[in-house]
Amino acid sequence: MDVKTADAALLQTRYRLTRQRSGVLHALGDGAHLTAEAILERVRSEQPQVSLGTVYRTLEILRGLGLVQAFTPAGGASLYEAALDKHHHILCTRCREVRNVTIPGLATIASEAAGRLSFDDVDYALTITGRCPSCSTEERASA
Amino acid sequence: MDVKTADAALLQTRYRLTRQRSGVLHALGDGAHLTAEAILERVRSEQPQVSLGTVYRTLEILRGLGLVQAFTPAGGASLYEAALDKHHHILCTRCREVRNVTIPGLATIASEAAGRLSFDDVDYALTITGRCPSCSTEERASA
DNA sequence: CTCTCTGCAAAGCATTTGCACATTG
DNA sequence: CAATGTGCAAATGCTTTGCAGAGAG
Repeated sequence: MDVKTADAALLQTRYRLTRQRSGVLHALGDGAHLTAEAILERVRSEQPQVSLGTVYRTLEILRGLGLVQAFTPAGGASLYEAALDKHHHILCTRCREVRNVTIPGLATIASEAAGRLSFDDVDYALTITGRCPSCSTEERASA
Repeated sequence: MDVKTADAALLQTRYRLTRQRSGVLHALGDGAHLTAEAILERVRSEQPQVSLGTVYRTLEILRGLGLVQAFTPAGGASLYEAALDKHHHILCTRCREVRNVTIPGLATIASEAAGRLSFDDVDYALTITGRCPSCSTEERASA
């Protein structure tokens, strides 16, 4: 879903399409994983008066509508991204960069596990951690 | 690993085995998933003067030694448990109870995915969310 | 006896919220 | 115009930390 479609999606709801909300959607338009603070910076480059509170309130609404996905790495601020396909995250523990990974077959595994315990209405999130190729290289060089 | 073994493991390190650290290990001895605050309560039933700061400092050390595992559910305080086998978590989004799940085959899937991106030193955590059986029942009853 | 640990309280950081004014539909 | 949204700043909740005295080895 691109930004224009997302703007339109917002209009279909009880929520108003404001300059600020559109700004948040645009900030996430390139697929980046951003903290609320980083989103604020992007939005402020166009609309200098926007507040962090508004960014958080907006992200919460967009998450409820399924337009945004949130992901909280251990020991850090939450990262937000546009909700495109279902995917998972791999986080470098050294540089903290996050990349997306798609894992076919995980849906089946997770719902089987949930089924064994009779859970309903199931969702799941896999986070992989490790050293990314460039951090591995740098580390070996300095060791 | 039981508590006595864990006490011993701590002695093998540069860390001192204090009453407080032993208390935290005991608090986790029954396999519960506890917040730092809940651990403090348990420890205080034996040692009323222990502080929350000490609990956090101790948990961090124990985590570094691999004696404790931490898990942070979306929008809540971190939960700590004794590190036994490798397992994952299923969280009821209504009552917030956490249960353990073991998922054979996940290790393979995760390391394949990480390998495709050339990540080293890989770990992974799967969190499943949903409605537990009793919450499902209650919800249907009240609907 | 030395070095590490602890309690306390203050600070830190991400996130949420109350309120009066501004804006949307 | 009525209802919703916004900026601001204070409040919140979890976690971390500086310091001076206590305790482990």
